[in-house]
Amino acid sequence: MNVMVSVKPDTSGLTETDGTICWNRATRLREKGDALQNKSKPVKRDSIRTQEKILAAAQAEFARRGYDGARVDAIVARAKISKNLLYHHFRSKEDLYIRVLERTYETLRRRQGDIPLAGLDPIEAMRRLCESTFQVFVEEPDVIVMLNTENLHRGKHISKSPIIRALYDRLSESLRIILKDGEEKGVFRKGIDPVELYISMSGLGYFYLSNQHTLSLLFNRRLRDPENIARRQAHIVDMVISYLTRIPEEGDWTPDLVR
Amino acid sequence: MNVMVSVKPDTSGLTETDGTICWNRATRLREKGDALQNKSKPVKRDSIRTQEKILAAAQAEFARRGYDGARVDAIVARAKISKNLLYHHFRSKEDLYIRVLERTYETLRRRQGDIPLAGLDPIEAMRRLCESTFQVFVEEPDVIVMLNTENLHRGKHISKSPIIRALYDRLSESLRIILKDGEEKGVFRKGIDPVELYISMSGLGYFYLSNQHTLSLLFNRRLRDPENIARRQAHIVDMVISYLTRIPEEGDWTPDLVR
DNA sequence: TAGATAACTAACTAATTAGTCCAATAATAA
DNA sequence: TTATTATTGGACTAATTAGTTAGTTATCTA
Repeated sequence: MNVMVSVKPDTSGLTETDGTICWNRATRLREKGDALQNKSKPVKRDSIRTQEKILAAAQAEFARRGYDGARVDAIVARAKISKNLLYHHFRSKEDLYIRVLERTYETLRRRQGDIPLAGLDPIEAMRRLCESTFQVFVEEPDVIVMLNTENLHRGKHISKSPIIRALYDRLSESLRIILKDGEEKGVFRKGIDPVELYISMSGLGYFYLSNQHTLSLLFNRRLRDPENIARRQAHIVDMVISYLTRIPEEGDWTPDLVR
Repeated sequence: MNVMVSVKPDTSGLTETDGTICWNRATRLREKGDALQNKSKPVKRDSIRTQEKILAAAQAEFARRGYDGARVDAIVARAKISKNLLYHHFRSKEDLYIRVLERTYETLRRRQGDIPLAGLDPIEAMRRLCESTFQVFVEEPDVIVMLNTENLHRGKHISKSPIIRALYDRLSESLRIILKDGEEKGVFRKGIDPVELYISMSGLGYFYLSNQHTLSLLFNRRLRDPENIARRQAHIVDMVISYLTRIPEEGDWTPDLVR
């Protein structure tokens, strides 16, 4: 006869974010009561806004703990809605995760596609492309964890989604134009593989940020500090432009494609 | 001695609430003992080998699914031992994870520290360092997932461990020597930050591999294929050497440290 | 060689977690 | 007005999971 009576509400996942945990039930009920009495605050129904609230909460949770570490109850608490409502709008945790992942790629596409580069000389254009690629990762840290999580799961979810391809199409177009322009003007070397270049441009900043915690410990340097972020950005530009403007000669050190 | 001998964990007839419960354990185990005696199958006991078996199984599981996705039962199954034996040797899942993480850093240290570079000219030495840095990630893919997992948890575990610092000490020594040598011989530019350089050298390969699933989809290119791995390695060397050998001049494009 | 100790097993427990059922209320659109 | 949809709440379940208990056997040492 040991019937479990657990009255304690689960606040795990919320405790560290901010101090507004105690908001939940009591406050909500009180507000509901007030609304009934005063009619001053009619509870608006807006399924789209609610879904956005849920998606934002889910993104925060998935980006914080990864797919397996994320808790549906924590998402519900973050969004300040009832659990049923979440399942009213989304089929499952996995469904919700996929929606967040698609959102992530949309963010990436939007931010990487909106770079005005027309009319710039090739070096300046490439500099801007490098800087903005890095800035996207700096300003949207959730993107990195979402991509890491998806790669941990070996691209299982994203392979079903058509969104992903559109991302590269726009970016590769920019890249191709700049490379061709630079090549024709004789400032860039020939035969650059745009895929390798894109991966390098991204990887130089991505690794710095995605591994910032272990690297900060290893080097005893606070990699997130603004001056270090700025230094990193300059370094990335330096490296990429050095690569592009280096024109290998016969008998040079340049490695063979396959050794 | 005519009691049924069931080797599989049977659910039949055991949970019944009548008097036949006491059938089970003693009898079964006694019979097992008899069988062992008769067939003279001595089960060898070797705690160190067992612990290594557990650690190897745990590494495989953690590297496959991350900390939160990993299941203790799966580790037990991989190691082909009983669950309690795991807890006999390790305090908890987290304890086991930390041990695996330390092992990961030991692997990294061993492999990155054992590169013979003495007597080489600076460019050749740096080329070898780049190649071997990349090769470590190629050949030890578990390392990448372990580092990603640890960064997802914001370096919580590794910050307690002293192993990590020793890793960089040896590597940074190699790096410093080569850079100084190259600078004196006039083949490398001056004022290179070894930390930035190390992060770049690693990041160029790390991102390529850690995000290989999403990138492979994005570019429709099988990044794990040997020819692509070789191409990537050449590209990394090319980029790093281009950076090192580029000597910026006055009024050059080189970006300011802080813009 | 006795018996202590450490290596080992099967079965169990307590807690957690994704997801559901049922019953209700309130806003909104037809 | 009526039907629909958004929303809450609470209790519930079925499965899973980290960790434990109670027991057995090999090995080492006094």
